[in-house]
Amino acid sequence: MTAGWTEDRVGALKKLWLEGQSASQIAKQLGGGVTRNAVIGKVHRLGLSGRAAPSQPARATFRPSRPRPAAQPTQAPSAPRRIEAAQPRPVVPAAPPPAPVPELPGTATVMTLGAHMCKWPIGDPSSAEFSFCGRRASEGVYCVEHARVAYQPQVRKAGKDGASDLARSLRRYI
DNA sequence: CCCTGATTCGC
DNA sequence: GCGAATCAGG
Repeated sequence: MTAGWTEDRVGALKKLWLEGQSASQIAKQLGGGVTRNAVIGKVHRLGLSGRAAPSQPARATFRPSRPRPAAQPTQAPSAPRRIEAAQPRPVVPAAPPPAPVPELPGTATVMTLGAHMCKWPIGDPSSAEFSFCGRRASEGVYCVEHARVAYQPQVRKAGKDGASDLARSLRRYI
């Protein structure tokens, strides 16, 4: 009996994931024979793939596809797969130096970025001009404005619940 | 070899 | 929708 993803478990998953827990850690805590693969799979289905603070920078690679050993029965031209990564992810500075809080966006550097400042990247990371938004982080590690962009879950179907259960459940855990 | 997340695809 | 298998990397 694979405990399906109940509201409870999904809520816990979101919470732990956004807290920065690794997939395997979350899988252990959820118990119920859930594997890290299951967690990751669910996370992706929920559209939470892009996290602000991954445990390790385990991302920067691209796999063209998966050449399984078994022959494949072909799959037609196949739908266009997304080739680009999700939203721009900030490089976690992990450096909380007590610095004056800039008011204007894009003025926080890796040196001045505080723990509760919006970590939305501004500009080219390889450029000397690179900076972070720096405004007060409210939703996760982003300010309200950028959180909306960063945490775009899915296109919800309007019509029924006006208040989207996702947004509601997220608020309860953040 | 441990770990990380990402992706594909059979179910 | 789910998650094992697989991949790619630290």
